Parts: sequence; C-alpha cells; structure tokens
Amino acid sequence: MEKLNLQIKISPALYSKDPESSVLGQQIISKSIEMIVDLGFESFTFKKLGHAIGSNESSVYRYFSNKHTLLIYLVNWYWSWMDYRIVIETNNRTNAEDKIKKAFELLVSEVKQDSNFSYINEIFLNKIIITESSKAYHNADVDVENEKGFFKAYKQVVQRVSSFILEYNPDFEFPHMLVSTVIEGAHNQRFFAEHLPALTDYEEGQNNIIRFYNSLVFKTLK
Amino acid sequence: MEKLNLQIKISPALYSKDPESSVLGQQIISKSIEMIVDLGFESFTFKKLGHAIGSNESSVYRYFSNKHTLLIYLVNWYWSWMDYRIVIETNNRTNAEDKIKKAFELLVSEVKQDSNFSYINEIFLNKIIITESSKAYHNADVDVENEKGFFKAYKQVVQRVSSFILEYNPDFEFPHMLVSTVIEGAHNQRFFAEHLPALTDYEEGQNNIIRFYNSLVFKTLK
DNA sequence: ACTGATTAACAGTAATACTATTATATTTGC
DNA sequence: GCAAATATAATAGTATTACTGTTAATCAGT
Repeated sequence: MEKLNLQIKISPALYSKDPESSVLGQQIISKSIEMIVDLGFESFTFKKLGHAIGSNESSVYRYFSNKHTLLIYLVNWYWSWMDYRIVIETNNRTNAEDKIKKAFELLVSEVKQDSNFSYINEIFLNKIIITESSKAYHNADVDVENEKGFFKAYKQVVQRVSSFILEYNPDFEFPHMLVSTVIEGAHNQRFFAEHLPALTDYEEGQNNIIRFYNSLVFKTLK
Repeated sequence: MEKLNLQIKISPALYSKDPESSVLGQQIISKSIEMIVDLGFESFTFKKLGHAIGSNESSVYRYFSNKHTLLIYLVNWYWSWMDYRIVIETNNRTNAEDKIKKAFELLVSEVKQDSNFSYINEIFLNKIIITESSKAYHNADVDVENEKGFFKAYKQVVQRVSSFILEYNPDFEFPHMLVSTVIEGAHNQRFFAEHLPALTDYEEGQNNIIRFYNSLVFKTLK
C-alpha cells in the first residue's frame, strides 16, 4: 500500500523547537525511543542521547527543555496515533458493538509497526507506554501540566471509546472508568507477564489478555 | 477496643537496620510517609528527611540503603497490612461471594486509620500506594528485585483473593488478571478523580468506584 | 566508670540536570 | 554570491542529588 501523507500533530507547548522540523530533531525522537526502552527512563539522559546521535547535550536542550517533557511528547504522539487508528478502523461501522470491539482490539493487542511514520518505531514506543507512561502523570506537577494540555491526546482516546460505549448502552454509568481500566489494565498485564508473572494469567499464544478484557467489557456492559 | 499486639513483619532484605528496632527508625518511617505524600517521591531526599526528624542524612542511610528501598519497604508494609485485614474479615465466612465482596471492599475503598499500628498513618500510606507504588516496580531492576522477594506481599494479596475467586467459580480462567486489574484500576480511578477527571466518572459521595468494580467483578465471574 | 553500639556532624565524590558562552557551520534572503 | 540570521557543537560551569567515609559525641548496659 502507498504511504499516506500524514503527520501526527503535537502541541507546541511540548517542545522548544519542533523536532519534526530538522533531521537532528527526528534523530532525537527516534534515538530517544530506542534508548528509553534500552536503559529505562531513569538512566536515560540527554548527555547520552546527544552522544548517541553524534551530537551534543546542549543541542538536545534546544528541542526539549527536559527529559520529562520529551517523555510527554512521546506519550502524546502515541495516543494521537492510536486515536487516528481507532478512527480509521471504526469510521465506516455503524454497529456500536463492532466499534467497541475494534477499538479495544487496537488498545489491548500488541502493537505492530506502522510504515506511515518512518522515523518512529511504534513497537518500541508501545513498550515505553507500558513501562514508563505512568511516570508522565504520577508526579508533583500533574495539575499544572494537565492545564497546559499535556494529557490531551490520552483523554481524547478515552473520550472517543467512551462515546462508542454510550452508543452501545446509553444507560451505562461508567464509560470512562471502563475504558481507562481496560487500557491501563492491559498495559499492566503485559508488564506483569514479562516481569511479575504471579500477578497475571498470561500464557504464550493463548491471547489471554485480549480474551479476558473482551469478555470483561461486554459482560460489564450487559 | 483493646489494641492488638501486632507487628507487620518485613523481610530483612528491605533494610540495613530494622526501623522497628529504635525510636529513630520509627521516626524515619513515619516522617518519610508524611514527606513522600507532601513532596512527591522524586523531591523527597534522605537529606530533607534527616533534617525533618532532627537527625542526619547518614543516619538514615544506616537503616535504608536508598530511597527506592525505603519505598519498597513502605509498599510491602501496606500490602502485608492489607493481607492481614483481608484475612480477619474473611476468616469466618464460608460463602465465597461474601469473601470476594469483603476483600474487594477493603482493596477498593478509601482507607481509614488503623489504631493497631501507632506510628504508621495508613491514610497517607494509601496515598503513596496510589501515587507512587507503580514506581516500585516500573524500573530497570524489577527482575532482580522480584527475585529478592521485594514484591512478595503484593503477590500474596493477589494470590489470596484469586483463590476466593476460584472457590466461587472454579472454571474462571483469569483470576489473577481480574484481581490485579481491579486493584490497580481502583487506585488509578482515585488518582484520576483528583488530577485527571476526564479519565474517570467519579462523583463525590456516589461510591461510583466501588459500585463500578463490584459490578464488573461479579458480571465478569458469571 | 568502662565498653560497645548508635547516632550526629562534617567532608568529600561522581553523576545529573541543567545554564551560559563562544565558536563554527549551515541556511536563507536579497 | 555574500551578509545576516540561524542552527549546531564544544566547552565550561553550577546546584543538587545520592551516595561513602571518617570522626566525634552520646547513650545503654554491666
């Protein structure tokens, strides 16, 4: 299939200089994704990143004011991308149950590479979401950052899927809770499967995570 | 009611010197709980803690080798305490549904002070669990720390409630997923209610979180 | 009063998360 | 094609953190 001419738009509040606007900026994004997966967010530094792309710490600072903002940039990119995928997969469906199924399939399944966005590795980005994204909001500045719109993309996904749920069952009282529970839950289960298996029931090749949440969603909505 | 003579036992792997064994150690625990709630885990340091209890940074280091281990100590204390409460509340019940209800009530509700453990503020500790506990395992050393038993208490709670679930419905395939989804989910909802309300459906005084998870659990188990 | 253990005070180190300055490229506007 | 503007690289420097190590003072038990 032909590549689409698409670009995920990220709020300028999240960067000092737009990383899409230069090769260096794009390298910052793609290398930081790799390095955060490899090292973990805590051990990742702008100094190491600058060095890894044959550039300088101070040059990275011209794009992002600190590594926390870079993380939020990546998280926003991921959720904007996810939202776009939910939209194209549900757009022509009229049946609310199908829309919900499709949306949760995208949210709960393992992520595959999307060739439309060349310098971003969505598989790695999904790992970052699973392991590091809670650090984006579990911090002392959440409220201020929320006001600045730092979590808008995530909220938009939750809102969109919640609206499918209300289409399906207009009397359901807790659509947002259900959506956020499933999204965060599925990420947790993937993390537990790899690191704390006693907390989950994952089995290779059994699709347990998808089966569990699919059944949970529709039983809850009945 | 008379206070019970109880002490939560914490694995010695989690401290260098047992904080229960001295007044200073107890001050370290109770003040650190306060300060982590106040400052957030990132801004909390042993230097500030030492100063706040009229003692010294290096004295704190004699009890805990770093602030991450102290967090794990607190998280373990919390889950051991929760496990003990689940046991006393379910012990004499024979009906599995009742046990599940009771256990989830304890896990999902807001926490109240327990006068049996004098120098630990369980209400604050619950706030730490909600906001900071995912940092205990979302880090590069999870696997090593898991091997050392750092997450044992949490796993034990999940295991205990999972066993109630299997009593109630022996054919249910995903008890651990259900339990960990509800525990983490409920904590998330409380955090969202306070900081990111668009992600939840919390309403003051409506018990929505408890009602949602209660209904989710029993519908899922049917 | 003496011994041993505990704690306080202080100094010091390596790393981090930046800021600031200057020098050198590269781009662009005319 | 050249000057001006802009982007990047290199370097230095600062405050803070997360420790380690040493010594001195205090306290508890015999």
